[in-house]
Parts: sequence; C-alpha cells; structure tokens
Amino acid sequence: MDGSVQQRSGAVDKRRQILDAAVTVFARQGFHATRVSDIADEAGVAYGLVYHYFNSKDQVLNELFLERWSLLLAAIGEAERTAGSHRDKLAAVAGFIFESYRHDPELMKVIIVEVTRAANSFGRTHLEEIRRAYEGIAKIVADGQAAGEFRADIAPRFASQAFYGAVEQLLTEWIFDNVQPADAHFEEARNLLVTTICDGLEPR
Amino acid sequence: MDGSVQQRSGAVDKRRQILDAAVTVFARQGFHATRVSDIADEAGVAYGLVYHYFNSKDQVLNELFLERWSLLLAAIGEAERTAGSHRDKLAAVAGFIFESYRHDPELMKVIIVEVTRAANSFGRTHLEEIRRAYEGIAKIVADGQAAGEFRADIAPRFASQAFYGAVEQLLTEWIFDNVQPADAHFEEARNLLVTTICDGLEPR
DNA sequence: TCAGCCTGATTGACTCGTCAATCAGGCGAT
DNA sequence: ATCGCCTGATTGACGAGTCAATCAGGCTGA
Repeated sequence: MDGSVQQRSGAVDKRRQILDAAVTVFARQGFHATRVSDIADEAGVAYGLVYHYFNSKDQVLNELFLERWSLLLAAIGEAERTAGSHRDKLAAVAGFIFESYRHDPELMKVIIVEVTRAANSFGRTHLEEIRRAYEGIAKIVADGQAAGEFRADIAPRFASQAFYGAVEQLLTEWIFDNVQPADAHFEEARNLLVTTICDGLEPR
Repeated sequence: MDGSVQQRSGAVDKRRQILDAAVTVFARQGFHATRVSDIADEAGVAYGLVYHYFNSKDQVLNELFLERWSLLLAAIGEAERTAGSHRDKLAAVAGFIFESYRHDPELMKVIIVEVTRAANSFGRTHLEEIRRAYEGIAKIVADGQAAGEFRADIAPRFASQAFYGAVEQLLTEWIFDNVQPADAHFEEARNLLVTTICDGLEPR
C-alpha cells in the first residue's frame, strides 16, 4: 500500500547503497584498482550481497553509467527542443554537463574516466550510447547552420567533437585537481566555453 | 665503433623490439588486458627478457609515453619560437599532434587512452609532464593576447584546455573507429580545428 | 493467537584461475 | 672461461565470483 517499490521489508534500499558506495570507491581508486570487497566495505554490507544485486563488478559500473548518461541524452533532446537560439541550445548542453559535475563530482569523474574516455574497456562497450550524445550536439550545430547562425563550412560532426572535447577536458582538469570549484566558476566555464566555440562557429 | 648505441653485440636491438611490440599489443588490448607474455610473444622474445630490460610492465608504458611526449613538448617550444602569427603557432602545435597520429596511430592511441586520459593511473603519475604541454599552449595564447591577436577576456589556461581537449577528442574518434584517415583528412582536421578555436579567440 | 513454514535477504570463507615477477641455468661471442 | 644476453618454468599473491549456511519477517491454518 505504500508508494515505494521496495523489495520486501521497509529496510533501506541496499541496492542503492551499494551503487552509491561504488561511486565513491571507483572515484577514489579507479575501477581496476577497487576490489569488490572495497565496495562492500564502503557500503557496510557483506561481500556476497553485491552479487545478490549485480552479476558482476562490471555491471555495477554499467548501471551507474547508463543511469546518468540517459539523463544527459534527455537534456540534449530537451535543449534541442526548447532553448532559444542555437547558441543558447549549446549553452544549455554545456550547462547541464557542468551542472552534473557540480551535483555529483564523484559520479562524473567515474563516468568520464572509466567509460567515456576508456576506449579499450567500457568506452567501447557503451560506444553507441556515447555517440548518441555526439550526434545530438551535431544536430544542433547542423540546425544552426541551416538557420544561418553558424558558418556552413564546418562539418557538424566535427564541431560537435570539438565542443564536447573542450567540455570534457575542462572537467578533466577539475577531476585531476580533485577540486570542487566555486559556483561562480561553473557559470564562468560555461560562458567562456560557449563564447570560444560558438564565436568560432559564427559566420565571418 | 659503429654509430649506434647498442649494448654489446651487433644483435638487433631487443629493447627497441620489445617497446615496439608493446605498442602494438597495448593498442590492441589495452594496458590492463595485456599480459607481459603477450608483449614477449609479439616481440618474438622470451618472457624473462622483458624483465632484463625493464623493471616492470609499468615501466614499459612510462618509457613509451616519455619518449613521445618529450617530442611534443619540444614541438610546442619550437612553435612558440618560430612560427609566424600566434594563430600559426597554434596551428603548428595541432599539426604536430595530428601528424604524430598519422605517423604512428598505435602509439598515439596508447598514449592518449592509457596515459593522458587515465586520471586514476598513469595520467596521475605523469601529471606534471602532461601539464607542461598545457602550459606551453597557454603561453602561446597569452602572448597572442598581449599582441592583440586574441581577445583578452579568456583565461589562457582555459583556452589551452579547450584547444587541447578538442584536438584529443578528434583523435579519440579516429581511435575508436580504428581508422587511418586519408591525408586530406589530417589537413582538414587541423584547419578546421584552428579555424573554430582561433576564430573564437579573436577579438570581436 | 501462535507455531511452523516459506521466501528471499544476507553473510563471508573458499575456490580457482590469472599474471607479474623471479631465478637458476644455457648459450654464444670474445 | 667468463660475461652478459637470453630462456621459460616456477612461484606467490591477489581478487573475482561461488555457495552453503544463517537469519528475519510475513503468511498460513487451526
């Protein structure tokens, strides 16, 4: 009769607890360097319980990635649909990504370091999902070109890569520094990013 | 009496052979997934010989990275010193990186995937070296601002990140696709990159 | 109401394969 | 005969995943 979809008793959701612990530990040690027992310890849970909820260590990371990436894809679609100028749309996308970092730096670190940039392991596994984001951005650029807001002599796919690459590199700096930038920095980063790239995309 | 710096006999340089084999195998399987025996097999050499020349599997990768990264740092210094406008200097830097990929895609793949973008493992180890490159690029931007070629309201360090991030993301696409782009693509990539970023950096 | 049953959550010792690194010895050149 | 390149079997650590046992709480029928 209660609204929650908990499995049986009113116990805390252990599954969620394990996922959250995994984020912390993956962020701290990296995926390869964390043992499943580290996750269990961090979650305050027995080793075997991780395998009760997940098939493998990999699946834990997959779950974390998909959970958040789907939000990004949704945000891109949303920006495409609602924001004003195409420049604004790109700003909205960059804003969402920076905002994700502000909201949960550990999770973003894990996603970027272990998935998005891991061309040999999870990056390859989730290539399709990742590319869906690039394509969304490319579509905004293409529409902007059609509308005459952006110069037409730059391939949208190319612009999309440059845009996303710049965003991710900025985040990577924060990740390396293990820094939680002040609110003002987020605003600034988004604005400068959009200024630099979009001005570069404008017709001359 | 011969010009080479070989260790003793006239035998082929096994050390080099091992390094080259490592590049191939690291590129194919990723660092974590390759066993030292894979390297030895690829090099046509006994397992133990790897440990004759290197202290550890890690050291093999370190060697590969430093070997090439020092060339990049040299190229940045060179560009800073010689090329004409500051835009040309940035074009020279981007050109060198793209050229490195054209010359040896496997090596660049390994360096980017396993070092430059590996915030939890080798990226952290070599952070200082990596940053030296960012700083070199930032210096070019700063000089360009001082010369009035670039707008002054964008932090050089920031522009540097955006620039390098865009370059690396483009390379990453080729890496994911396992593609050896035609010569024309390199030229095009460099030009578009410089166009996009530098135009964005220009005073309005 | 309550005993007994049942289900599924939870535990952690254990297995089993994998691999980095070592080492003792062989071989060829000088 | 000696030195240093070279070999590959062996060792030992380590960690993912398994599994049999325990536990808790709800549900049944009398």
